[in-house]
Amino acid sequence: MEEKFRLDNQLCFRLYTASRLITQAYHPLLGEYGLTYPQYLVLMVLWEKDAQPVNDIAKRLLLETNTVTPLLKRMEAEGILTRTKGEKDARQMIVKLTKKGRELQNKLTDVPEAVGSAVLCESVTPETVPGLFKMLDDIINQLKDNNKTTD
Amino acid sequence: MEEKFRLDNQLCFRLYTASRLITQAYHPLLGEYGLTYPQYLVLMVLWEKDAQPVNDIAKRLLLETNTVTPLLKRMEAEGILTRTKGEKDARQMIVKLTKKGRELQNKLTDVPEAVGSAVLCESVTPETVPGLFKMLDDIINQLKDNNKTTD
DNA sequence: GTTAATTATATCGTTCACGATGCAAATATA
DNA sequence: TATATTTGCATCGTGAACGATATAATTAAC
Repeated sequence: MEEKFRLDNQLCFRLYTASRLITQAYHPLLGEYGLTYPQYLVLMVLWEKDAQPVNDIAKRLLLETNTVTPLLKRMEAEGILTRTKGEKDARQMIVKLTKKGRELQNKLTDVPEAVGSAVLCESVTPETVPGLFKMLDDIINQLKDNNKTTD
Repeated sequence: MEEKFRLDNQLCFRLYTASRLITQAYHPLLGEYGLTYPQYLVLMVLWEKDAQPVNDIAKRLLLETNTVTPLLKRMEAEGILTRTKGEKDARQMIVKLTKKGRELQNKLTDVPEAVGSAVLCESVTPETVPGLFKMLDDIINQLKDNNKTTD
């Protein structure tokens, strides 16, 4: 009874579990360099474009600044990046990679490939991934707007 | 440069974000009854089959007991469930719904529908959802085994 | 039937997420 | 140019996740 409450019918539980398990797959690879998965995400944002204010990083990751700020402080303590007050706008904190932060890109060069191949399976192949990306992107865009206007 | 590190090419970031955003969509609906999303998951497990040991609940959710135990204690404190020592095996803690816990199912009856329709979009429809489920299930099964054997 | 290994749960410490709130700098308005 | 509003970031508290470790009960090995 109550088919709609069955765990096996829940999209969210699948996303939640798949997300956790992939993050776990990253763990041994990143842990070697003292990184967590969210920290790895910050690195990817800064490798794409260095010297960004906290807000831009948070927006890119669809996170709140109160999540990102402590994360950045820990990374600063590790010597991966610096946080300096913006010059034209003193409210901003400009986040910049250190040499160590930039060099991590070379050290982690095998990570995307390793995790990518760990995920490949019967229904998830180079041919089907674009379709999966499209569905996840649609869900994300749908909820991104929705969660703001609804509550 | 370094296309492989681009955030837009990452499956994990999409899963992580989609998971977070759907959980956020649940938040106002569950918050009305003082529930979090992981607590809602526990309820679904127990609605399916009441009176389970901690371990069975954890296994069903693919979580560790050190995550589930504090979660259950909070729910016990809320009067949603009880935790009693197993009779045949004194190591087990049998988790049982209270009247309040069972009644929550009626109160939350509109939640699955509400979240379901919030997620529907161009590429995610009743026709495409089974395919999405299949891909996520395959990923989960792949990693479930992998994460155990690899590290 | 002791001792050793295993199992079920709990405790601890660290790192997210995130709502709520605070504060200072910048911008808009009067 | 005062005052009000908005913006960017930080702080605080709570609830997960999860690795590491501990403890007690059960089972296996001898």
